[in-house]
Amino acid sequence: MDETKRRDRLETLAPELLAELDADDEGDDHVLPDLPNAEPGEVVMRAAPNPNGPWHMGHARMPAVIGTYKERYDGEFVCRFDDTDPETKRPDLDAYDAILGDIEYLGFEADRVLKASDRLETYYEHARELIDLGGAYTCDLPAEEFSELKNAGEPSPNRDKDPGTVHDEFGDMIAGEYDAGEMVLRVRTDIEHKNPALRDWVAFRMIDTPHPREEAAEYRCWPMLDFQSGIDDHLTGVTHIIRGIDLQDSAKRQRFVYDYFDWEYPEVLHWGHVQLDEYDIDLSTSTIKALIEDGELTGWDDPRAPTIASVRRRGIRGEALVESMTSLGMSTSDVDLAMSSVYANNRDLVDDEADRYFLVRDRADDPAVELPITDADGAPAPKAGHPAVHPDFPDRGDRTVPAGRVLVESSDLPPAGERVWLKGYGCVRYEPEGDADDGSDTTGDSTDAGTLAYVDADIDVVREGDVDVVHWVSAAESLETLLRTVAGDVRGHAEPAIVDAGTDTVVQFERVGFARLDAFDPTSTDEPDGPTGEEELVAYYAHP
RNA sequence: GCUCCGGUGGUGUAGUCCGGCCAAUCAUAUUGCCCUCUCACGGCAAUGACCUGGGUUCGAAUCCCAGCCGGAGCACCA
Repeated sequence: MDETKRRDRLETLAPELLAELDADDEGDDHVLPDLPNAEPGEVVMRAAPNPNGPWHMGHARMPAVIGTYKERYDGEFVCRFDDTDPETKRPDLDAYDAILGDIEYLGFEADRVLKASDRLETYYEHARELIDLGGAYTCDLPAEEFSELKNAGEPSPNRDKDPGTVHDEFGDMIAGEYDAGEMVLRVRTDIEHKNPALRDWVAFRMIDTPHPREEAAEYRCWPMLDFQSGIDDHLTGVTHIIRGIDLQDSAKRQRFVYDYFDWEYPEVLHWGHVQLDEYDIDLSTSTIKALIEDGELTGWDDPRAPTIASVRRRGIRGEALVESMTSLGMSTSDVDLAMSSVYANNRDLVDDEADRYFLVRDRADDPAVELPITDADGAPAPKAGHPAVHPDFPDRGDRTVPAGRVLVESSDLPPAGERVWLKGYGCVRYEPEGDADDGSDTTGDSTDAGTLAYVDADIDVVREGDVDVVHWVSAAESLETLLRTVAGDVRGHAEPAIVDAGTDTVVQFERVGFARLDAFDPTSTDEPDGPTGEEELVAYYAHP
C-alpha cells in the first residue's frame, strides 16, 4: 500500500538508492548455494530413492533441492529407483508410482525415470570389464571371516585368483548357481587403506528371494548400491550428486571403480539428516509401515504420519514444503525442520483463497454447549447470522448461519451475566440457568447450560474491546464433522454453508485453523480412528 | 577400536574460502502493542547466537592448535 508511495518518493529523492533496494530484493532469499563447477545447461542430478515404501517428509528434500537447482541451471532431473535389494529393503510395487506422484505434488517432474532392476545386464557387463582390468575378484569367504581379515589389513586368500577363474565364478553367480552367502564379487581397492570402510568392498552378492518386479524376478545376483549407483551415475551423465552423510564413504569407495575405468567422478555434496518437530513418530519408512500394519495409523496419509501423503491430504501445498526444504541449505550437520516453518509458508499460500467457516469443536476438555438465543425486550433475536466469506474480499459475500439454538465451545462462554459477540450475528448475554449467583455452581454440568439473551447488533461494544468475538453454529442445522489432526481426531459441528466449498478445498475454520475438506458423507472405515460413518463431513486439519 | 564430517539465537540460515564495513543477516518462533466482528492476514516493537581454551594479528565468527560436544561409516541394507 504505502510501499508504492514510498518508492515514488524515493525515486524523486534518490534514484540510486532505489536501484540498490531492487538489487537487494532480487537476490538471496536464503536460496541454496551455487553448485560447484556447474555450467548452465549441463547440470544433471538424480534422486535415487529406494521404492521400499511411500515417502516420508524427509524425502521431500531431495526433489526440492534438485528441482530448484534444475530450474537455476536449466539442468536435468533424473529419478532412478535403486531397487537392488529384493530382500531386506524389498521394493513395494505401489511405491514407484507413489514416489513419482509425490515429486509431482512438490511441483517437479523427472526428465528421465530409470529402475536399477531393469539394468542388471549393464551392471554385469561392467563387472566383467572390471574383472578384466584386475579390479574385482570372486570371494567365498563368509562375511565375518572377511571382516576379521579386513580389520587386520589382511587380504582375502581369493584376492589373487586368476582372471579366468574369477570370470567363471562370476558367470556362475549370474547363472544363480550359488545360494545367498556363498559367493560375492569384491572390488579390489587397497586392503591396507587407513579407512577400513573402503577395503575391498562387495560389488555383487547372491539373493535367493525373487525381486517383486516380474521383469527382474529371475535374477539372483544383485549389485550393491556402491557399484550400481557408481556405474549408473556415470552412464546417465550425472554431474552433481547429493546424498546423505550416511553415504559419505560412498564416493571414496566408488572412486576405486572410476579409477579402473578412468572415469571422472561427479561433484558430490553431503547433507545431514532432517528431523521434524511436532511428530512423535520416527522419520523412517519401516517404522511408519509397522505402525500402519499394527493399526496405530490409518494409512500413509493419516494426519499423524510424518509423510508426504499426510501433509498433502491436509491441504499443505507442495510448494510450502519445498520452500522449507530449500531453506535448510546444504549443511552436513543434522537439522531440525520446524513444522511451523512449513505452516508459515503454507499460510502465505492459502490465506487469500481459503474461505471462512465456523466449526464448533466438541472436545472432552472443552465440550460444545447448546443454548437457545432468547429475544431481547425490545427486539426479537435475528433468525440467522451473516459473517463474511472472507474478510479481505468483501465481494465474495456473506454466509448464512442459522441461529435459534446454538452451539459454542464452552471455553468461549463469558462469565455469568457477561456478554459475548457471536461473530456475524450480534451481541448476547450469557444467563446460566438456575441461581448461579448463589455461588454454589462451581463446575456446573452441561445439562443446565442456560441461555443466551439477545442484546443487540451494535458493533461498538466489540470495537471498544469490551466484548469478545466467538464462533458458533446452529445446533439443529450443522454438519456433524470429524476433524482429523496431528494430535488425533476431533469431533465438531460445521456451519451448513460449508457445503458450498466442496471437497478438496482448503478453508479456514475461524479461530480454529486451516483445514482441507476431505469428504462429505464419508463412509465408515473399520479403524479405531477415522470416520465412523455418522459424520457428514471429514476435514483434515492443516495448521493454525 | 579405526576412519570421516560438523558445531552462529528455540529452529533454520547469511557471513567463514580472500581476517577489519559483523557490538553479526534474514526468516520462523515467542511476547507485547496497533489493525480487525477470527487466536488468520497486515503493521510496529521486544526477546534471543558466533561450543570452550589457547595462539597468530593493530584487529578473529572468520586463520592455527588443543579440548569438549554432536553426527556418520567400518553390512553379502539403501
